[in-house]
Amino acid sequence: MIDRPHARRDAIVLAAYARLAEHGFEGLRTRDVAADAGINIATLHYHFQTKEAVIRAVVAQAMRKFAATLPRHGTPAEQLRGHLRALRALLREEPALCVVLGELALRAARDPAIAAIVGETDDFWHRTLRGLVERGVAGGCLGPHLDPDQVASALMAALKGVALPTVAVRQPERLDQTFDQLERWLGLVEEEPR
Amino acid sequence: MIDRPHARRDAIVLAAYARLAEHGFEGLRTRDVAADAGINIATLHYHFQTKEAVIRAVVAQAMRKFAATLPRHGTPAEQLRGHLRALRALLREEPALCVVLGELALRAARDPAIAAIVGETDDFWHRTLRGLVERGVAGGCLGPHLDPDQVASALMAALKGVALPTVAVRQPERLDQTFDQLERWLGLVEEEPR
Amino acid sequence: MIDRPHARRDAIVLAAYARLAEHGFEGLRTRDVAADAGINIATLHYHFQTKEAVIRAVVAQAMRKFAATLPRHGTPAEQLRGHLRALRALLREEPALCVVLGELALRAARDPAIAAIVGETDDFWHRTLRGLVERGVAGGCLGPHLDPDQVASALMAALKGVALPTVAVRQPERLDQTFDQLERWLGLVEEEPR
Amino acid sequence: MIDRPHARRDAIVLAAYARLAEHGFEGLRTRDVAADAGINIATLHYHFQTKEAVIRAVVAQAMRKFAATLPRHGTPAEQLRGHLRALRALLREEPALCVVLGELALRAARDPAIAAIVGETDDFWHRTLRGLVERGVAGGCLGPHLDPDQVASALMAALKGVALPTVAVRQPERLDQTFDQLERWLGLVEEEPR
DNA sequence: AATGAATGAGAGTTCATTCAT
DNA sequence: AATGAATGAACTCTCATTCAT
Repeated sequence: MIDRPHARRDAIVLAAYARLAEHGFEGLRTRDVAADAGINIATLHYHFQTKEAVIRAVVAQAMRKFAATLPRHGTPAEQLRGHLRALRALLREEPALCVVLGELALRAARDPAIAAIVGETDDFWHRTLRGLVERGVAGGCLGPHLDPDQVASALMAALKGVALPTVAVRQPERLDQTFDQLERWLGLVEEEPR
Repeated sequence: MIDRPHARRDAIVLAAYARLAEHGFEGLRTRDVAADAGINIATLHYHFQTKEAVIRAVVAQAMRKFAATLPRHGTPAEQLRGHLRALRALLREEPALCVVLGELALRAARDPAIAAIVGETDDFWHRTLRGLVERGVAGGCLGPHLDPDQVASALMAALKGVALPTVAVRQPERLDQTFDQLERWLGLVEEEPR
Repeated sequence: MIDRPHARRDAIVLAAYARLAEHGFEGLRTRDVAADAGINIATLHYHFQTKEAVIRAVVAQAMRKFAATLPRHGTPAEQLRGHLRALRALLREEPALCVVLGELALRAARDPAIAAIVGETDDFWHRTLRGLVERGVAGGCLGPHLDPDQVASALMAALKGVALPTVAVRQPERLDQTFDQLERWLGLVEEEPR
Repeated sequence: MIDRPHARRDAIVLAAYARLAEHGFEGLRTRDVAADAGINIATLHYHFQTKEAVIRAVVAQAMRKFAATLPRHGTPAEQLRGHLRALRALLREEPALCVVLGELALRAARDPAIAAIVGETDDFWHRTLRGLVERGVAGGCLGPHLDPDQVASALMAALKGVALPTVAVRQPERLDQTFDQLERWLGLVEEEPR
């Protein structure tokens, strides 16, 4: 890796992300993060003033990864389908993200700084989904009778729930079952007679 | 309070439950629990050998509260509806439970002892829901075309997701939206033309 | 065991003696002593006001066991021989006493109360040995050229040293070698040409 | 004090050695050691991971001090005499060592790690003494009729016994009497008519 | 005579943070 | 830009002792 200006910072954030995924906030130690990043604990504090600062950087990183699953073009149905598929793949390929997002969801309840960041992403996600459903229903590519707000909320709930490590990491078959059922409920797959 | 045999133990568990809800495992301190219970830290260790033992008692308590929402009689549709209503009420009235269940879901990923307890409840929940859907479809009181396994998984995911404190505690309107949408998807409400 | 007035006290002292032998003062816990004696910790404190009081009783017990090896009649040589044989047998049969005496010797350096008790027995031992050597030399049954004070001191040193658990418990062959050599040096065995 | 690389470590070991001598394992507190060394308790744990690690360093130190009394050249009689004189001087000048060695002898009975270290030194000591006696008898500079194994064992026992703090620290006159008698028994002094 | 429950003081250890170099 | 050394505060857990019953 060439020496980019922020190589050290990135290494720290990466290590903290991995540590957070493996041990949770409860077991997140700056010393371990520094060791994983191959630096001294004092060096970590040279790049980040406090542990909280490291955490904020990790949060930003996690939000970025999640946001990448939100598609930007195509018909509403295509976008919804694309989003679900990207998310399903992400959860399967990067279980660490499941843990980190779960930890953040819980910490947001106690930490306004994190609540702000997570809340913003959450709201954007909700608006996006609602918009897609609205336009999907209007355009006829989604079934009628769908209340966009309710669908967006229920969809987000299901996606958050399936991302919990108890499900995503320990019971991958339920991950698929959930995603399949969500696509069916949304009318994204042609219903075959069974 | 009259002197029941386990009054002290119960007080400790109650205090630990509240502390866990408010500060997470990350901020759970035996001294604070003892203080909240109005006792000395040594007294806490007289009743519970270790912090882990306290936690186990809290887990049992949380599982009991959740299990109480599983209904035991009625038609499948009635049981499903009853379960959802009981859960919706519980989450609204006891936000602490949301946090505790979330913490447990995350800790289960790292702590086999908790994973075992949580996993057992989880499996029982899944079997129960799947059974209800099966019988509901067979009896005609639920729409056809429902794969019991998929529905159970998706339903559980949505319920877990909606219980996350970011949703249940901070956005109660989405809690209702989600529950309404779930009832609609399950065909538990008569679809009115809109 | 019939209910003698001090049965409980004796059981406590016995348990404390065994615990002291096995774990030293460092690992002597009143709770364990009480448990071994089959009673509650509070009951122990009913019979002995403090831990120190228990220890004093153990010390007395140990001193009594040691003093029983000092013979009371016979010629000086017989008494010396008898003392050495009794002590050799005691150390071999009751390794616990080795540890307890060693612990007391060390604690005496810090604890005046124990120093007083141990010192008294020590001085009595020294006077006894010195007297035996004096009379033995005078009576001709011990070799001449022996300074009673020096012999008594050297003899006690050797006996204390051989009683240390590192020797008595872990290297029983050196115990015999030492006792044999001491008898030879004192002229208590006929020197055979070798 | 100039800043040698291990100055802090040495200061800690020194303080622990002194504390152990004064209060025994029973009263050895890391906080006191740190205070005596003029550092924070956390600093102690920066240099030594655990209390046990500090103890190991103290043991090594004590063994080194003792081993320095074993002479390396001269006739067997000279070496024996030299060893006894060096030991006599050491015990008189450094009473702390008496206590520490006594504590170690007792702890060895319970702690395999210490037993290994102490046992090794002990065996080396025994082999050395036995060799000296063997060669002394063969060369005629020690009296005949001496069984090297027995003499070595008895000598070690006497030296250990005389080093016990009850003797060495509280009754220095008996220390001299013992050493004088040992030299006489070994035939290291010319027997004068008395 | 005996005990379950309680406690103050203190044990070893850990952690985020700081500072001189 | 980096680090070895240091620290205050806090952690879980232990222990001899007490007290109401």
